Amino acid sequence: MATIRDVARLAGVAPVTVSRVINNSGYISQETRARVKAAITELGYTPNIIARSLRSKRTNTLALVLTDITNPFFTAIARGVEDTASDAGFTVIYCNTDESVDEEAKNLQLLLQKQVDGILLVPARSMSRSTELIKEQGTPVVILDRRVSDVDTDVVRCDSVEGAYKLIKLLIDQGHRRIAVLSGPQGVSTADDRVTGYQRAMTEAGLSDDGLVLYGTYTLTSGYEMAKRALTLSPQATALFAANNFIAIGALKALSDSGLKVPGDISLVAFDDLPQTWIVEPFLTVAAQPPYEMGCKATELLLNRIRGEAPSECQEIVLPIELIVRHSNGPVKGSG
Amino acid sequence: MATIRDVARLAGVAPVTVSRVINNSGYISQETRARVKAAITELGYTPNIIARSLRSKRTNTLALVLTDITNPFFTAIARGVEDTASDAGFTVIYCNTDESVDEEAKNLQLLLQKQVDGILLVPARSMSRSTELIKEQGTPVVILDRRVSDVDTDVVRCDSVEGAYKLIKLLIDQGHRRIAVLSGPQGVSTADDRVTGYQRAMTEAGLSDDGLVLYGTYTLTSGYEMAKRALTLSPQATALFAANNFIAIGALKALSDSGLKVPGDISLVAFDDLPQTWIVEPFLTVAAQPPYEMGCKATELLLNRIRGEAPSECQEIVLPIELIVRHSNGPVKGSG
DNA sequence: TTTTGATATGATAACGATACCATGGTATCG
DNA sequence: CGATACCATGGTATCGTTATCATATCAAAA
Repeated sequence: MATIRDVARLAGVAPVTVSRVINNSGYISQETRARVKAAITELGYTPNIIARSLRSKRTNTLALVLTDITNPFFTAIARGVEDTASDAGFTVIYCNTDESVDEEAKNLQLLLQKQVDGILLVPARSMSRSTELIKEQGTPVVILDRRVSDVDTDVVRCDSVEGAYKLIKLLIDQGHRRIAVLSGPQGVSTADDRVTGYQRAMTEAGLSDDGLVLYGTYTLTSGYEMAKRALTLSPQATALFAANNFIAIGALKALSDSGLKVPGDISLVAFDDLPQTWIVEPFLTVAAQPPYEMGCKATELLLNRIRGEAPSECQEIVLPIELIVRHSNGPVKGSG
Repeated sequence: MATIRDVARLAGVAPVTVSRVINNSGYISQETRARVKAAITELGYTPNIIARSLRSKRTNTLALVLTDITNPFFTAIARGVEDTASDAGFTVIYCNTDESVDEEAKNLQLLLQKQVDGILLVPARSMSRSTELIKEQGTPVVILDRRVSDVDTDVVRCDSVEGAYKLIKLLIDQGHRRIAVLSGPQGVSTADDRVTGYQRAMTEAGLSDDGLVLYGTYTLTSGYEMAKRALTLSPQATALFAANNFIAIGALKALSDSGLKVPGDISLVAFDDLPQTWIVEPFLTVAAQPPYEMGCKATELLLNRIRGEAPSECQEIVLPIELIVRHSNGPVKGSG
């Protein structure tokens, strides 16, 4: 591999001059620039990015730390991140934490060591030292999808409280009185917020009942189990609210296994839409977040921070949630 | 940030000695090791990975170049890759090429500049200089999912010919005579192979007809269009074979828009299963590849190559395809 | 006693780029 | 005509490690 020194020698200039040509910095006469460029192509020279990073302290690399890339919600985010980053000449390292704070900490430590220029984080829990640790290092962070407590950071997310509120309102308006929530883990802001939105709607209608709130994880199996448990409630719930897409699918399986038809026997609404590419006949009524846009926006914000172009106060970008009413909910049976 | 020099000074040793402690290399007495470790923790020292890479020529980074992470088949591969890589202390950079040879070349060039230790590549086309370029640099590559012509490389894939053959055989055994293929792009090995498998089965049954082979891209819209075109064939096709998951979903939409019931009016089989997490009621008969395992296996092979532990000849690992017969196909109507 | 080899540490020189400072020429301006 | 600012280039140090070679000790082998 040719080095900058080889190019310099061939072009009859100093290495610094070659560096200036490559980086379009400082002053260079037209002829020198041409000569250097010729030498570069003749030698097939490409700069050693690692050496550059060592000196310049910039790596042109972002990190994307999320819980599970297998969840299409996060997949879409990842795609938005990569598209935006790559347009700006940045590459993206991704890591899965599987909602584990330990995994998250381990990954973040490695990423900080790798001196990524910025981090996009879907935090495993609202409370954790992770964000502080990153900030201590002076690495810019943007929190994605979830809120964290006590730390000043840029955040790009949707309004889970409002989304949940709208979904539950819809059910209440259709006559439902016993609505169970199949929630995510306590301590995860989206899960907590969706329960809050649920409770607000229920309380407004004078229907509040803590026994109707089930906590689990954002997984298929947990959704299945919670749905099964929900069916044992008494008096019976006439509608279920799944706090994310995986929980919804698990719940659907459970309902189907129990011989219940949706929405005939029971209504089901959920957070997160399934990607259009996936579903032949979408029928779930959902509060849909725009994950691709979230990824793009978060990356733009992060890049601005890295470039020092963002205003110094932290920004919280809350993207709109779309309520998509389809066929998984209906008027409650005995309500008419 | 503390450097290795600071640690050395505090521990009263030379930087090399600290390096030896960190890397568990060479000889170190127990007491020196203890003293160095103490100094490390006291200063909160973490090695500068970039400086290390510059000197050692190793980055502990892999690159995953695929067409579109949004396709769950590739998402699952990505998860397998990351799990395996991260266990070995490697991080993963990912890029999307969208089946474009230009994008692929651009990405690969950047990745080589970043001096990734190895590359996992889902090549956009069977023929391209990409693989050669990588090999010229001496960077290990493993080709994933697809074959490439003329280049000696490690490959991890499934047998598309056989998978397609089995699917078509199944249809023929059910009495279908007019079976159309909705294929991917010509020049992509999986697309070509699936057509080959199709043709082999058809020819064996004396049913070969080139008019039944439609080429498109591995996308929803292309699947939709090809299905619409397939419906205009005369005599009419009684079964369709979608060459991947996206094409299948697009085709399903097209059939539904045309008022056709599957499998009542027409049969449909496809390559690639939809992830269990996605489908409430799986009904597509498919040839299922194991993407997660493909990602793991490919990464293991790549890591072995990097460590110089793999046998020098190229390996081609062909993982088994599972034929999952469900409810999207049935006996042809007028055949009884 | 001498040789050998394992053990333990250090000095020095890279790796390949950029930051920073210095130098000299030329054009502009009051 | 000297001061000033812009242009164009170069020298040197340095980023923080590790590769390589050198040195020294000590016990076991010959």
